[in-house]
Amino acid sequence: MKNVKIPEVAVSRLSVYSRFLTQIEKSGVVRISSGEIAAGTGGTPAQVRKDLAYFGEFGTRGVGYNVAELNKEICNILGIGKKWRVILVGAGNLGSALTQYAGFKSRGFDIEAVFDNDLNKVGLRLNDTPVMAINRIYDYVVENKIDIAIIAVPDKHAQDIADLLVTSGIKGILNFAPVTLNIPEDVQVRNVDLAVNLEILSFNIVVNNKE
Amino acid sequence: MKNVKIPEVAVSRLSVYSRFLTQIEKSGVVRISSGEIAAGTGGTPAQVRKDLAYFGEFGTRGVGYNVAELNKEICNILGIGKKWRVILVGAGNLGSALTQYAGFKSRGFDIEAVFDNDLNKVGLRLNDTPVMAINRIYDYVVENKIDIAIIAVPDKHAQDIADLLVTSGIKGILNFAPVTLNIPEDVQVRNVDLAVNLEILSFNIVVNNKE
DNA sequence: GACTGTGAAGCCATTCACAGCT
DNA sequence: AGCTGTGAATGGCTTCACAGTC
Repeated sequence: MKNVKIPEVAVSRLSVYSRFLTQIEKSGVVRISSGEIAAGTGGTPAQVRKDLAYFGEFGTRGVGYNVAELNKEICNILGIGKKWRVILVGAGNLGSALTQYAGFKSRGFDIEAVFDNDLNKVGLRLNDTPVMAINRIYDYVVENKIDIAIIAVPDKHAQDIADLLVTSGIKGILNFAPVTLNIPEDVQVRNVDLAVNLEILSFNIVVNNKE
Repeated sequence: MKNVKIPEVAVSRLSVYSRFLTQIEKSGVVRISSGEIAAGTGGTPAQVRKDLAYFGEFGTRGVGYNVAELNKEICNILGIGKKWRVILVGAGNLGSALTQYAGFKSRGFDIEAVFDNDLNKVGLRLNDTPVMAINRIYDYVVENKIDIAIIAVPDKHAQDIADLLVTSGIKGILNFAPVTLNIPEDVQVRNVDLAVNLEILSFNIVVNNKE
Protein backbone atom coordinates (compact mmCIF):
# COMPACT_ATOMS: atom_id res chain seq x y z
CA MET A 1 0.00 0.00 0.00
CA LYS A 2 1.23 3.47 -0.84
CA ASN A 3 2.20 5.72 2.00
CA VAL A 4 -0.12 8.58 1.15
CA LYS A 5 -2.93 9.82 3.33
CA ILE A 6 -6.19 8.65 1.82
CA PRO A 7 -9.17 11.01 1.89
CA GLU A 8 -12.15 9.56 3.67
CA VAL A 9 -14.45 10.61 0.84
CA ALA A 10 -12.37 8.44 -1.46
CA VAL A 11 -13.02 5.47 0.79
CA SER A 12 -16.75 6.14 0.80
CA ARG A 13 -16.70 6.30 -3.00
CA LEU A 14 -14.85 2.99 -3.17
CA SER A 15 -17.69 1.51 -1.18
CA VAL A 16 -20.19 2.84 -3.70
CA TYR A 17 -18.11 1.57 -6.64
CA SER A 18 -18.08 -1.87 -5.07
CA ARG A 19 -21.83 -1.92 -4.66
CA PHE A 20 -22.20 -0.89 -8.28
CA LEU A 21 -19.71 -3.51 -9.48
CA THR A 22 -21.48 -6.24 -7.53
CA GLN A 23 -24.67 -5.35 -9.34
CA ILE A 24 -22.96 -5.11 -12.74
CA GLU A 25 -21.22 -8.41 -12.17
CA LYS A 26 -24.57 -10.13 -11.66
CA SER A 27 -25.79 -8.86 -15.01
CA GLY A 28 -22.88 -10.65 -16.69
CA VAL A 29 -20.67 -7.72 -17.71
CA VAL A 30 -16.98 -8.63 -17.57
CA ARG A 31 -15.13 -5.47 -18.48
CA ILE A 32 -15.74 -1.87 -17.49
CA SER A 33 -14.09 1.52 -17.94
CA SER A 34 -13.62 4.31 -15.41
CA GLY A 35 -16.15 6.33 -17.40
CA GLU A 36 -18.81 3.66 -17.06
CA ILE A 37 -18.19 3.33 -13.32
CA ALA A 38 -18.47 7.10 -13.03
CA ALA A 39 -21.73 7.16 -14.97
CA GLY A 40 -23.20 4.45 -12.76
CA THR A 41 -22.20 6.01 -9.47
CA GLY A 42 -22.54 9.70 -10.16
CA GLY A 43 -18.88 10.67 -10.34
CA THR A 44 -16.23 11.56 -12.90
CA PRO A 45 -13.86 9.18 -14.70
CA ALA A 46 -10.77 10.97 -13.41
CA GLN A 47 -11.96 10.66 -9.86
CA VAL A 48 -12.66 6.97 -10.21
CA ARG A 49 -9.14 6.40 -11.49
CA LYS A 50 -7.60 8.58 -8.79
CA ASP A 51 -9.51 6.82 -6.03
CA LEU A 52 -8.29 3.46 -7.25
CA ALA A 53 -4.76 4.74 -7.75
CA TYR A 54 -4.43 5.38 -4.01
CA PHE A 55 -4.30 1.61 -3.59
CA GLY A 56 -2.68 0.18 -6.69
CA GLU A 57 -3.01 -0.46 -10.40
CA PHE A 58 -6.03 -2.58 -11.03
CA GLY A 59 -6.77 -1.85 -14.67
CA THR A 60 -5.22 -2.37 -18.07
CA ARG A 61 -4.34 0.66 -20.19
CA GLY A 62 -6.34 0.86 -23.34
CA VAL A 63 -8.74 -1.77 -22.04
CA GLY A 64 -10.31 -0.98 -18.67
CA TYR A 65 -11.00 -3.04 -15.58
CA ASN A 66 -12.15 -6.58 -15.05
CA VAL A 67 -15.38 -6.21 -13.08
CA ALA A 68 -15.01 -9.22 -10.77
CA GLU A 69 -11.32 -8.66 -10.15
CA LEU A 70 -11.70 -4.99 -9.38
CA ASN A 71 -14.58 -5.66 -7.04
CA LYS A 72 -12.55 -8.23 -5.15
CA GLU A 73 -9.68 -5.77 -4.79
CA ILE A 74 -11.97 -3.06 -3.46
CA CYS A 75 -13.54 -5.47 -1.00
CA ASN A 76 -10.06 -6.34 0.26
CA ILE A 77 -9.21 -2.69 0.65
CA LEU A 78 -12.38 -1.98 2.61
CA GLY A 79 -11.89 -4.99 4.83
CA ILE A 80 -15.03 -6.73 3.67
CA GLY A 81 -14.87 -10.48 4.00
CA LYS A 82 -12.74 -10.11 7.11
CA LYS A 83 -15.55 -11.69 9.11
CA TRP A 84 -16.13 -8.79 11.40
CA ARG A 85 -17.93 -9.60 14.59
CA VAL A 86 -20.72 -7.11 15.12
CA ILE A 87 -23.24 -6.42 17.88
CA LEU A 88 -26.02 -3.87 18.17
CA VAL A 89 -27.15 -1.99 21.26
CA GLY A 90 -30.75 -0.76 21.50
CA ALA A 91 -33.64 -2.95 20.36
CA GLY A 92 -36.03 -0.09 19.66
CA ASN A 93 -37.60 0.65 16.30
CA LEU A 94 -34.38 1.71 14.64
CA GLY A 95 -32.33 -1.04 16.27
CA SER A 96 -34.77 -3.72 15.13
CA ALA A 97 -34.75 -2.37 11.60
CA LEU A 98 -30.95 -2.30 11.50
CA THR A 99 -30.73 -5.84 12.86
CA GLN A 100 -32.77 -7.02 9.91
CA TYR A 101 -31.24 -4.70 7.36
CA ALA A 102 -30.32 -6.77 4.32
CA GLY A 103 -27.72 -4.27 3.17
CA PHE A 104 -25.48 -5.18 6.11
CA LYS A 105 -25.72 -8.92 5.71
CA SER A 106 -25.18 -8.88 1.96
CA ARG A 107 -21.95 -6.96 2.51
CA GLY A 108 -20.66 -9.36 5.11
CA PHE A 109 -21.65 -7.57 8.29
CA ASP A 110 -23.76 -9.95 10.32
CA ILE A 111 -25.11 -8.72 13.63
CA GLU A 112 -24.74 -11.63 16.03
CA ALA A 113 -26.33 -10.22 19.19
CA VAL A 114 -28.55 -7.36 20.30
CA PHE A 115 -28.48 -5.73 23.74
CA ASP A 116 -31.28 -3.83 25.43
CA ASN A 117 -32.16 -2.60 28.90
CA ASP A 118 -35.82 -3.59 28.57
CA LEU A 119 -36.04 -6.91 30.38
CA ASN A 120 -39.24 -7.73 28.49
CA LYS A 121 -37.21 -7.94 25.34
CA VAL A 122 -34.30 -9.86 26.83
CA GLY A 123 -34.42 -13.54 25.94
CA LEU A 124 -36.46 -12.95 22.81
CA ARG A 125 -35.09 -13.14 19.29
CA LEU A 126 -35.11 -10.35 16.81
CA ASN A 127 -35.28 -12.05 13.45
CA ASP A 128 -33.10 -14.89 14.79
CA THR A 129 -30.71 -12.62 16.63
CA PRO A 130 -30.77 -13.10 20.41
CA VAL A 131 -31.55 -10.12 22.63
CA MET A 132 -29.48 -9.88 25.82
CA ALA A 133 -29.35 -7.56 28.82
CA ILE A 134 -27.17 -4.46 28.69
CA ASN A 135 -25.15 -5.58 31.69
CA ARG A 136 -23.88 -8.52 29.69
CA ILE A 137 -22.21 -6.32 27.06
CA TYR A 138 -18.79 -6.22 28.67
CA ASP A 139 -18.42 -9.96 29.06
CA TYR A 140 -19.84 -10.67 25.64
CA VAL A 141 -17.55 -8.27 23.83
CA VAL A 142 -14.47 -9.50 25.67
CA GLU A 143 -15.26 -13.22 25.37
CA ASN A 144 -16.32 -13.11 21.74
CA LYS A 145 -13.78 -10.56 20.59
CA ILE A 146 -16.40 -8.30 19.08
CA ASP A 147 -14.94 -5.77 16.64
CA ILE A 148 -17.79 -3.39 15.91
CA ALA A 149 -20.81 -2.14 17.85
CA ILE A 150 -23.79 -0.31 16.43
CA ILE A 151 -25.36 2.15 18.86
CA ALA A 152 -29.10 2.68 18.40
CA VAL A 153 -30.12 3.79 21.89
CA PRO A 154 -31.73 7.11 22.92
CA ASP A 155 -29.36 10.11 23.03
CA LYS A 156 -29.13 10.28 26.80
CA HIS A 157 -27.74 6.76 27.10
CA ALA A 158 -25.42 6.83 24.11
CA GLN A 159 -22.32 8.12 25.89
CA ASP A 160 -22.64 5.61 28.73
CA ILE A 161 -22.99 2.75 26.28
CA ALA A 162 -20.05 4.07 24.29
CA ASP A 163 -17.88 4.22 27.43
CA LEU A 164 -18.83 0.66 28.27
CA LEU A 165 -17.99 -0.51 24.77
CA VAL A 166 -14.65 1.27 24.81
CA THR A 167 -13.78 -0.32 28.14
CA SER A 168 -14.67 -3.70 26.67
CA GLY A 169 -12.10 -3.17 23.95
CA ILE A 170 -14.32 -2.50 20.95
CA LYS A 171 -12.49 -1.40 17.79
CA GLY A 172 -15.21 0.59 16.05
CA ILE A 173 -18.57 2.18 16.76
CA LEU A 174 -21.32 3.07 14.31
CA ASN A 175 -23.39 5.62 16.17
CA PHE A 176 -27.00 6.39 15.27
CA ALA A 177 -27.70 8.49 18.36
CA PRO A 178 -27.79 12.19 17.56
CA VAL A 179 -25.04 13.21 19.97
CA THR A 180 -21.32 13.83 19.67
CA LEU A 181 -19.62 10.97 21.43
CA ASN A 182 -16.45 11.36 23.42
CA ILE A 183 -14.25 8.47 22.39
CA PRO A 184 -10.50 7.81 22.61
CA GLU A 185 -8.60 8.25 19.37
CA ASP A 186 -7.72 4.60 18.86
CA VAL A 187 -11.38 3.59 18.63
CA GLN A 188 -12.97 4.38 15.29
CA VAL A 189 -16.35 6.11 15.24
CA ARG A 190 -18.80 6.95 12.47
CA ASN A 191 -21.87 8.99 13.17
CA VAL A 192 -24.97 8.48 11.09
CA ASP A 193 -27.20 11.39 11.86
CA LEU A 194 -30.54 10.94 10.19
CA ALA A 195 -31.98 14.35 11.08
CA VAL A 196 -28.85 16.14 9.87
CA ASN A 197 -29.43 14.68 6.43
CA LEU A 198 -32.99 15.96 6.34
CA GLU A 199 -31.78 19.39 7.42
CA ILE A 200 -29.14 19.58 4.71
CA LEU A 201 -31.85 18.62 2.25
CA SER A 202 -34.10 21.32 3.62
CA PHE A 203 -31.31 23.89 3.31
CA ASN A 204 -30.59 22.87 -0.26
CA ILE A 205 -34.23 23.15 -1.24
CA VAL A 206 -34.43 26.67 0.16
CA VAL A 207 -31.24 27.77 -1.62
CA ASN A 208 -32.35 26.12 -4.83
CA ASN A 209 -35.70 27.89 -4.82
CA LYS A 210 -34.07 31.29 -4.37
CA GLU A 211 -32.19 31.10 -7.65
CA MET B 1 -27.23 36.40 2.61
CA LYS B 2 -23.70 36.65 1.30
CA ASN B 3 -23.08 35.62 -2.23
CA VAL B 4 -20.41 33.03 -1.50
CA LYS B 5 -20.69 29.35 -2.22
CA ILE B 6 -21.24 27.54 1.03
CA PRO B 7 -19.56 24.17 1.58
CA GLU B 8 -22.02 21.40 2.24
CA VAL B 9 -19.94 20.18 5.19
CA ALA B 10 -20.44 23.59 6.75
CA VAL B 11 -24.19 23.12 6.49
CA SER B 12 -24.01 19.71 8.10
CA ARG B 13 -21.98 21.18 10.93
CA LEU B 14 -24.54 23.94 11.44
CA SER B 15 -27.10 21.23 11.91
CA VAL B 16 -24.96 19.62 14.59
CA TYR B 17 -24.37 22.97 16.30
CA SER B 18 -28.10 23.52 16.40
CA ARG B 19 -28.74 20.16 18.00
CA PHE B 20 -26.08 20.93 20.58
CA LEU B 21 -27.48 24.40 21.28
CA THR B 22 -30.99 23.02 21.73
CA GLN B 23 -29.64 20.70 24.38
CA ILE B 24 -27.57 23.43 26.05
CA GLU B 25 -30.52 25.79 26.01
CA LYS B 26 -32.59 23.29 27.97
CA SER B 27 -29.96 23.15 30.68
CA GLY B 28 -30.35 26.88 31.16
CA VAL B 29 -27.10 28.21 29.73
CA VAL B 30 -27.55 31.63 28.13
CA ARG B 31 -24.19 32.53 26.66
CA ILE B 32 -21.67 30.41 24.82
CA SER B 33 -18.34 30.87 23.03
CA SER B 34 -17.16 29.37 19.77
CA GLY B 35 -14.69 27.32 21.81
CA GLU B 36 -17.44 25.78 23.89
CA ILE B 37 -19.51 24.96 20.83
CA ALA B 38 -16.45 23.37 19.28
CA ALA B 39 -15.77 21.30 22.39
CA GLY B 40 -19.35 20.07 22.46
CA THR B 41 -19.55 19.10 18.82
CA GLY B 42 -16.05 17.86 18.07
CA GLY B 43 -14.76 20.77 16.00
CA THR B 44 -12.43 23.74 16.31
CA PRO B 45 -13.35 27.27 17.46
CA ALA B 46 -12.13 28.83 14.21
CA GLN B 47 -14.29 26.50 12.18
CA VAL B 48 -17.37 27.27 14.23
CA ARG B 49 -16.85 31.00 13.68
CA LYS B 50 -16.16 30.53 9.98
CA ASP B 51 -19.24 28.38 9.48
CA LEU B 52 -21.41 31.01 11.12
CA ALA B 53 -19.68 33.83 9.23
CA TYR B 54 -20.97 32.42 5.94
CA PHE B 55 -24.40 33.60 7.00
CA GLY B 56 -23.90 36.72 9.10
CA GLU B 57 -22.66 38.08 12.40
CA PHE B 58 -24.49 36.44 15.25
CA GLY B 59 -22.11 37.00 18.14
CA THR B 60 -20.71 39.85 20.17
CA ARG B 61 -16.97 40.46 20.21
CA GLY B 62 -15.45 39.96 23.57
CA VAL B 63 -18.57 38.20 24.78
CA GLY B 64 -19.74 35.28 22.67
CA TYR B 65 -23.13 34.13 21.42
CA ASN B 66 -26.56 34.11 22.96
CA VAL B 67 -27.55 30.45 22.92
CA ALA B 68 -31.24 30.84 22.12
CA GLU B 69 -30.70 33.57 19.57
CA LEU B 70 -27.96 31.73 17.73
CA ASN B 71 -30.00 28.55 17.65
CA LYS B 72 -32.94 30.41 16.17
CA GLU B 73 -30.71 31.93 13.49
CA ILE B 74 -29.29 28.54 12.56
CA CYS B 75 -32.77 27.01 12.38
CA ASN B 76 -33.78 29.80 10.02
CA ILE B 77 -30.74 29.16 7.86
CA LEU B 78 -31.46 25.45 7.68
CA GLY B 79 -35.10 25.99 6.86
CA ILE B 80 -36.34 24.32 10.03
CA GLY B 81 -39.72 25.59 11.15
CA LYS B 82 -40.74 26.07 7.54
CA LYS B 83 -43.40 23.41 8.03
CA TRP B 84 -42.12 21.03 5.46
CA ARG B 85 -44.59 18.48 4.22
CA VAL B 86 -42.99 15.05 4.23
CA ILE B 87 -44.03 11.59 3.12
CA LEU B 88 -42.28 8.24 3.29
CA VAL B 89 -42.33 5.45 0.73
CA GLY B 90 -41.75 1.87 1.86
CA ALA B 91 -43.36 0.53 5.05
CA GLY B 92 -40.79 -2.20 5.66
CA ASN B 93 -38.62 -2.46 8.75
CA LEU B 94 -36.55 0.60 8.00
CA GLY B 95 -39.52 2.63 6.79
CA SER B 96 -41.50 1.86 9.95
CA ALA B 97 -38.57 2.83 12.13
CA LEU B 98 -38.07 6.10 10.28
CA THR B 99 -41.78 6.93 10.51
CA GLN B 100 -41.53 6.71 14.27
CA TYR B 101 -38.09 8.26 14.55
CA ALA B 102 -38.25 10.93 17.26
CA GLY B 103 -35.25 12.79 15.84
CA PHE B 104 -37.29 13.86 12.80
CA LYS B 105 -40.33 15.05 14.71
CA SER B 106 -38.36 16.97 17.31
CA ARG B 107 -36.65 18.89 14.52
CA GLY B 108 -39.89 19.79 12.80
CA PHE B 109 -40.05 17.10 10.14
CA ASP B 110 -43.32 15.27 10.58
CA ILE B 111 -44.08 12.41 8.22
CA GLU B 112 -47.74 12.72 7.32
CA ALA B 113 -48.29 9.67 5.14
CA VAL B 114 -46.61 6.39 4.27
CA PHE B 115 -46.92 4.56 0.96
CA ASP B 116 -46.43 0.87 0.32
CA ASN B 117 -47.19 -1.66 -2.40
CA ASP B 118 -48.23 -4.33 0.08
CA LEU B 119 -52.03 -4.14 0.09
CA ASN B 120 -52.14 -5.88 3.48
CA LYS B 121 -50.51 -2.82 4.97
CA VAL B 122 -52.62 -0.28 3.10
CA GLY B 123 -55.33 1.18 5.30
CA LEU B 124 -53.45 0.45 8.51
CA ARG B 125 -51.73 3.07 10.59
CA LEU B 126 -48.07 3.11 11.43
CA ASN B 127 -47.86 4.85 14.77
CA ASP B 128 -50.75 7.12 13.77
CA THR B 129 -49.50 7.71 10.24
CA PRO B 130 -51.82 6.32 7.55
CA VAL B 131 -50.45 3.79 5.05
CA MET B 132 -51.64 4.24 1.47
CA ALA B 133 -51.14 2.42 -1.83
CA ILE B 134 -48.17 3.32 -4.01
CA ASN B 135 -50.44 4.25 -6.91
CA ARG B 136 -51.81 7.11 -4.86
CA ILE B 137 -48.45 8.84 -4.53
CA TYR B 138 -48.82 11.10 -7.54
CA ASP B 139 -52.20 12.51 -6.55
CA TYR B 140 -51.26 12.85 -2.93
CA VAL B 141 -48.04 14.75 -3.61
CA VAL B 142 -49.72 17.06 -6.10
CA GLU B 143 -52.83 17.73 -4.01
CA ASN B 144 -51.02 18.22 -0.73
CA LYS B 145 -48.01 20.02 -2.12
CA ILE B 146 -45.58 17.60 -0.52
CA ASP B 147 -42.02 18.97 -0.37
CA ILE B 148 -39.90 16.05 0.71
CA ALA B 149 -40.10 12.28 0.23
CA ILE B 150 -38.12 9.68 2.10
CA ILE B 151 -37.39 6.55 0.06
CA ALA B 152 -37.08 3.34 2.07
CA VAL B 153 -37.97 0.75 -0.54
CA PRO B 154 -35.81 -2.14 -1.82
CA ASP B 155 -33.04 -1.13 -4.27
CA LYS B 156 -34.76 -2.48 -7.34
CA HIS B 157 -37.80 -0.24 -6.90
CA ALA B 158 -36.00 2.89 -5.78
CA GLN B 159 -35.48 4.45 -9.22
CA ASP B 160 -39.10 3.89 -10.26
CA ILE B 161 -40.36 5.50 -7.08
CA ALA B 162 -37.92 8.36 -7.55
CA ASP B 163 -39.16 8.93 -11.10
CA LEU B 164 -42.73 8.95 -9.88
CA LEU B 165 -41.90 11.45 -7.15
CA VAL B 166 -40.05 13.71 -9.57
CA THR B 167 -43.00 13.67 -11.95
CA SER B 168 -45.25 14.60 -9.04
CA GLY B 169 -43.17 17.71 -8.45
CA ILE B 170 -41.32 16.75 -5.28
CA LYS B 171 -38.59 19.18 -4.19
CA GLY B 172 -36.30 16.89 -2.26
CA ILE B 173 -35.62 13.19 -1.75
CA LEU B 174 -33.90 11.51 1.18
CA ASN B 175 -32.86 8.16 -0.20
CA PHE B 176 -32.10 5.15 1.99
CA ALA B 177 -31.93 2.64 -0.86
CA PRO B 178 -28.35 1.66 -1.65
CA VAL B 179 -28.41 2.75 -5.28
CA THR B 180 -27.34 5.85 -7.17
CA LEU B 181 -30.53 7.56 -8.27
CA ASN B 182 -30.87 9.39 -11.54
CA ILE B 183 -32.60 12.63 -10.72
CA PRO B 184 -32.91 15.98 -12.53
CA GLU B 185 -30.73 18.74 -11.14
CA ASP B 186 -33.51 20.89 -9.76
CA VAL B 187 -34.64 18.18 -7.37
CA GLN B 188 -32.43 17.86 -4.30
CA VAL B 189 -31.24 14.41 -3.23
CA ARG B 190 -29.38 13.12 -0.20
CA ASN B 191 -28.30 9.52 0.01
CA VAL B 192 -28.00 7.85 3.37
CA ASP B 193 -26.10 4.68 2.76
CA LEU B 194 -25.99 2.60 5.89
CA ALA B 195 -23.66 -0.10 4.58
CA VAL B 196 -21.19 2.46 3.25
CA ASN B 197 -20.78 3.80 6.76
CA LEU B 198 -19.99 0.36 8.12
CA GLU B 199 -17.48 -0.17 5.34
CA ILE B 200 -15.68 3.10 6.02
CA LEU B 201 -15.54 2.06 9.66
CA SER B 202 -14.15 -1.31 8.67
CA PHE B 203 -11.50 0.36 6.51
CA ASN B 204 -10.51 2.73 9.30
CA ILE B 205 -10.14 -0.12 11.77
CA VAL B 206 -7.84 -1.99 9.42
CA VAL B 207 -5.69 1.07 8.73
CA ASN B 208 -5.58 1.94 12.42
CA ASN B 209 -4.39 -1.53 13.40
CA LYS B 210 -1.56 -1.43 10.87
CA GLU B 211 0.12 1.55 12.49
C1' DG C 1 -7.92 4.40 -31.03
C1' DA C 2 -9.04 3.54 -26.45
C1' DC C 3 -8.30 3.78 -21.83
C1' DT C 4 -5.39 3.73 -17.57
C1' DG C 5 -2.16 5.93 -14.31
C1' DT C 6 -0.26 10.15 -12.63
C1' DG C 7 2.30 14.63 -12.00
C1' DA C 8 0.86 19.33 -12.13
C1' DA C 9 -2.53 22.85 -11.83
C1' DG C 10 -6.57 24.56 -10.02
C1' DC C 11 -9.91 24.88 -6.66
C1' DC C 12 -11.99 24.55 -2.29
C1' DA C 13 -11.92 24.07 2.79
C1' DT C 14 -9.52 24.64 7.05
C1' DT C 15 -6.44 26.89 10.03
C1' DC C 16 -3.89 30.86 11.44
C1' DA C 17 -3.32 35.20 13.33
C1' DC C 18 -4.74 39.50 14.28
C1' DA C 19 -7.71 43.71 13.98
C1' DG C 20 -11.93 45.19 16.08
C1' DC C 21 -15.25 45.36 19.62
C1' DT C 22 -17.10 44.95 24.57
C1' DA D 1 -8.69 40.73 29.01
C1' DG D 2 -11.70 38.02 26.26
C1' DC D 3 -13.91 36.70 22.24
C1' DT D 4 -15.70 37.48 17.50
C1' DG D 5 -15.10 38.27 12.55
C1' DT D 6 -12.11 37.84 8.68
C1' DG D 7 -8.25 38.31 5.23
C1' DA D 8 -4.21 35.56 4.37
C1' DA D 9 -1.79 31.29 4.47
C1' DT D 10 -1.91 26.61 4.46
C1' DG D 11 -3.37 22.10 3.39
C1' DG D 12 -6.10 18.80 0.89
C1' DC D 13 -9.13 17.17 -2.79
C1' DT D 14 -10.44 17.36 -7.58
C1' DT D 15 -9.71 18.19 -12.30
C1' DC D 16 -6.74 18.50 -16.16
C1' DA D 17 -3.93 16.81 -19.58
C1' DC D 18 -0.88 13.77 -21.32
C1' DA D 19 2.57 9.93 -21.25
C1' DG D 20 2.28 5.03 -21.19
C1' DT D 21 0.18 0.67 -22.56
C1' DC D 22 -2.66 -2.53 -25.02
